[in-house]
Amino acid sequence: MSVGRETRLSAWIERFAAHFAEEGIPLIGGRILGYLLVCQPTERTAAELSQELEASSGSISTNLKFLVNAGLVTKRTRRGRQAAQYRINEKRWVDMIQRKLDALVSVRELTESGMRLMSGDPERAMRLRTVDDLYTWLATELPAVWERRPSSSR
Amino acid sequence: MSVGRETRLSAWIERFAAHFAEEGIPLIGGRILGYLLVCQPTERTAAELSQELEASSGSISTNLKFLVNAGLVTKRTRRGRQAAQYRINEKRWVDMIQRKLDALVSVRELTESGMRLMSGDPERAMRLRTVDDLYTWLATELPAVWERRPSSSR
DNA sequence: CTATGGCTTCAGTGTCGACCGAAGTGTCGG
DNA sequence: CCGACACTTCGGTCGACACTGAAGCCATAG
Repeated sequence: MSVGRETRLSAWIERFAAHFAEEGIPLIGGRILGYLLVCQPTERTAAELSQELEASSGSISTNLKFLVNAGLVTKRTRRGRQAAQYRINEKRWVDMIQRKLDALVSVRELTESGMRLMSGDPERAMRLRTVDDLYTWLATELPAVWERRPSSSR
Repeated sequence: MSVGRETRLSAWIERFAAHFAEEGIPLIGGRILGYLLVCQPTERTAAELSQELEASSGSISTNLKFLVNAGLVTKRTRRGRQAAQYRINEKRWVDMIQRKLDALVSVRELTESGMRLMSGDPERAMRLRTVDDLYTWLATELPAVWERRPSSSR
């Protein structure tokens, strides 16, 4: 008795959501992302997501708002009293990754200001200096990598 | 009336801890890291940290255990009933950053298995493919950057 | 063996955030 | 103006986790 593709996709969505949950994204938000990445057709209404993912309308609403705001999901409204359609905006995924890398590099501002507080005491600054050097290196390398990205046209 | 260096360092430690708190490191753990990066002398006992950071002995113990386990802090024991000394292990900071980058890249395993589930339906796989391509690129570029790191001898 | 001191463990407390579902808001057709 | 529908907002609940402080554990000195 083999397992259907849709069943395996459900399991995949769940793993997908679990991964992002560890990074602080609400479970339901991660499920929406995973689902919208693979569903057919590509667009869904909030009500459909609520039923498909077995989440309350409130949770769907809150998370969709968050994802639309982050740019990862696009809302398409239609004339009449029709429900809005939501679809993944996979082109913006790169922005999310950039934000993560920026957050990593931003520690450098902290280490720099710490180094300034230490000026005049090189001995004491040694430990911080090791860390500061590391972040300084990251801050010069990572943006350079980003430039080399295929179609970094935006 | 100017502010003393130690006072400003306290404020810096607090900002330092606040930054890592956003990344999921307990506030007290972040304070320990910041403090051990700049304190003079460089080594402290658990009791001293408890007093200096105004945290309970239990919290200090739990967080030191976590930090020692992560490799960021080194425990030095001494003969006699003397308290153990803790100091920052700034050389291991690079490991922490590597772990972060690895976590970022590891999403690729998810997108890959998702792509496999989609094989035979290129149309439907298009959205996931965009994301998968991005992580595949990251997975090839980031380790290469890491190799170029000054004294990546480890 | 006993007392001392230092760290660890653990039960209890408080806070925070995700989630639910019902009530509310807004919009459109009739 | 009213009814229907879709989404949003909000109070309430639940679980997770950081933190505390006291009790427990272990090693050492005497």
